[in-house]
Amino acid sequence: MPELPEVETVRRGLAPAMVGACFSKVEQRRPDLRFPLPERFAERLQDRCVVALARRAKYLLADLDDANVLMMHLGMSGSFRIETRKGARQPGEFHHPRSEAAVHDHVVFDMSNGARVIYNDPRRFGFMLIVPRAELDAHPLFAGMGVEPLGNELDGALLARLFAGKSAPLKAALLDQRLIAGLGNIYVCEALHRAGLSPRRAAGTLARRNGAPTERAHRLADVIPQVLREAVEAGGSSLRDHRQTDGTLGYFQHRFRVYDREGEPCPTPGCTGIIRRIVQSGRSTFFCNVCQK
DNA sequence: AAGCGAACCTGGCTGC
DNA sequence: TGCAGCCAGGTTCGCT
Repeated sequence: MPELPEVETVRRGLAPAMVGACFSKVEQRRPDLRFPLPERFAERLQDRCVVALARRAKYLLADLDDANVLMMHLGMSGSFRIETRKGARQPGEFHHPRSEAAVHDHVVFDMSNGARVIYNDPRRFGFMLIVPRAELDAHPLFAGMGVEPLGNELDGALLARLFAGKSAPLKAALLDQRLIAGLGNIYVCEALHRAGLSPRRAAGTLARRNGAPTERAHRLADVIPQVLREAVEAGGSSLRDHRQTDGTLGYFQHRFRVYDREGEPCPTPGCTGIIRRIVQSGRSTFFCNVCQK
């Protein structure tokens, strides 16, 4: 489910409920998600306070006041929602349909400020770990992680270097978290369409030519942060699971140009193409084979 | 060694 | 209505 914009939306939603607050009660309702939860998970969080809530790629990182970090990944179907413990549901309050899926509420954080933060994950591809702050960068999940696509490092020259010599399709290279960390299936499709590049093109064709990064590499480096920022502003994309932490839907899905739009006319001005769906390394790719070359 | 398909797990939708 | 089959926003493993 969640790619970088959805995780960033969740981070922004959780911050007011968690940053500066402490865990007054932690309830772990099953032993494992994708991995077993850490030993003595609830006990280790009890009375700890959240100093900051950050995001790296698709990870949420809660800095704790004991020099540990609570790492959280939402997998495909993970989501957080916030409920207020004090007082009953207000008359006329928005009804959250997902509260009926409470069977998949796996972790519940009761915070010292009265907020209840609930982690729900039907498919359980998400996970939570507790890692000493000092060991975070060397952690197996973080060592070798690629560049942050909203950071300053991403430009045409870097893309040219990352993709040099790669025969894999551009689609696969962009999904490779060891190169760029945070893109997923939706935003890769959207970025490639905006850049006018075919998902089937070999990644290596964006490498340097005659000593200079290609025009294509520059175009791609320009549109990646552009599409991600627009999606964050829209609260992410809500297809099935993703909602903001207050239950409202993201709305970037209405701005998709190609994702899940098989058979529709290509939105590129003047283009006569029809959006096609193909499968690349087991995942759906949506693109226009007229204007994406 | 890189690159690809399968696996992990559940639910929702489609079509017979 | 029922049920089989396919698909899903991520990541890792194992095979070639």
